Amino acid sequence: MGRGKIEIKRIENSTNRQVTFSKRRNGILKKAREISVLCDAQVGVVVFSSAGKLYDYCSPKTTLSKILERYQTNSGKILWDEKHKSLSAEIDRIKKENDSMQIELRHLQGEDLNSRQPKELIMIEEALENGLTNLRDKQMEHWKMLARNGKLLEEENKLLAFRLVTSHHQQDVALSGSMRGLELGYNPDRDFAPQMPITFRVQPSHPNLQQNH
Amino acid sequence: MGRGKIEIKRIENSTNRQVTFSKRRNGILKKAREISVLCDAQVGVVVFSSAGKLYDYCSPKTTLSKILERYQTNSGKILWDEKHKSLSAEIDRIKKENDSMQIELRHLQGEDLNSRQPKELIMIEEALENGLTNLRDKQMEHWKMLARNGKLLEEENKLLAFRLVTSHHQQDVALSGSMRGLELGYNPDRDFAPQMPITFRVQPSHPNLQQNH
DNA sequence: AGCTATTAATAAAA
DNA sequence: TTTTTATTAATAGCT
Repeated sequence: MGRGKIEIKRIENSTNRQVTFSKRRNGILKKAREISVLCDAQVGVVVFSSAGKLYDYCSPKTTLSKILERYQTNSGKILWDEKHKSLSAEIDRIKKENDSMQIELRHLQGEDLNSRQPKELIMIEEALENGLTNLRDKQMEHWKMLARNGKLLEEENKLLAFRLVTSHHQQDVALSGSMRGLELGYNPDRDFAPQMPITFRVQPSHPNLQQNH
Repeated sequence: MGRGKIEIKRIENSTNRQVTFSKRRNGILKKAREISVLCDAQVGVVVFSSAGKLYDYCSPKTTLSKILERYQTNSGKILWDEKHKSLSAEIDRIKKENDSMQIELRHLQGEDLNSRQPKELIMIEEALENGLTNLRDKQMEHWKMLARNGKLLEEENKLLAFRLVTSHHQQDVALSGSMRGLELGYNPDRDFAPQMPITFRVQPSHPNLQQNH
């Protein structure tokens, strides 16, 4: 269709190539428009010239997005761009992090341990004991601070109320544990001991740690 | 181009529409192929028939993915809005989950506790103690099982080796802790006690729980 | 960017 | 569907 037949191979003359591109590009976009109207088809066309200029067509009543989404469901091919790949990769990474934390937490709760090695159990136990040590140190600091501010009575009331509300749990264990250092004189700084609320002056009672029951 | 001129509007006769679709679809894909070869252009075409069947073309030496990525950079239009949003939302969700687990883990390590309420500290302490209880129960089960299988000597050797390798940590605390129940006769089932490795018959030594140092 | 001779696409029919 | 063929549409080479 032209003054002469042409071979379908790259047009070497840059001007001719540019002109032909322009004409044929219009042709394709027109054909796309026509088939979507005539045949009720959904068509998406994207064309880049060799110079990098962009032309596109998309059927009315839809969007390239929708067409491409349909393309993916239909063909099984994934068209995601780099951004999506990186988002997906990030999701995978975070999920893995998540899973391992989940496992760690469950281990620290003493669960899912059946397939663990004795060495691992020991390390978990150590972690728990360290945690308790650190926690109790923090609690001590807290009480010391409160004692200095003369606020122990207030706190005691709050905690008494809390114990009533949550009496279905063994709060006594926790409380006694938190204060065990005091009872045993662990902390050399005892100037606040006389102000220690009676609430916490209970007997240590963890069955695994003490034998008095 | 045909036996008669046609208007560009939907072909009502379904058979004709189907035939025309088939011919024009071939035409478009051929044109796409031709322009990409002749003019060195990058072309992507996606066509859905009204029946939902998919046909597509993509220039050689590239992929639809790449073309569409280029389309987005070039046009500024986002083709993956919906997926993009849902992926981002999922990332946010998982990150939050992640953060709260991170916090929980740090709490169980006795860290980041300065801004916590006394009640929270107590609940954390309780969680740690429960974890220890559960863990030690599991360990007891493990030892009992080993004792029944007469494998204690083997295990003891492994753990001795482990203690040597990791001697920079206070494994003694953990080991002693793990076996404290036995020492104190916590578990009434003692039929395995004679086989308990000497490795674990050490003195309880947690500084916060005992005052003998 | 227009023109037009010529080829290519395709509508209708088989 | 695909093929045939008459006809229209697209476009290559020129301006």
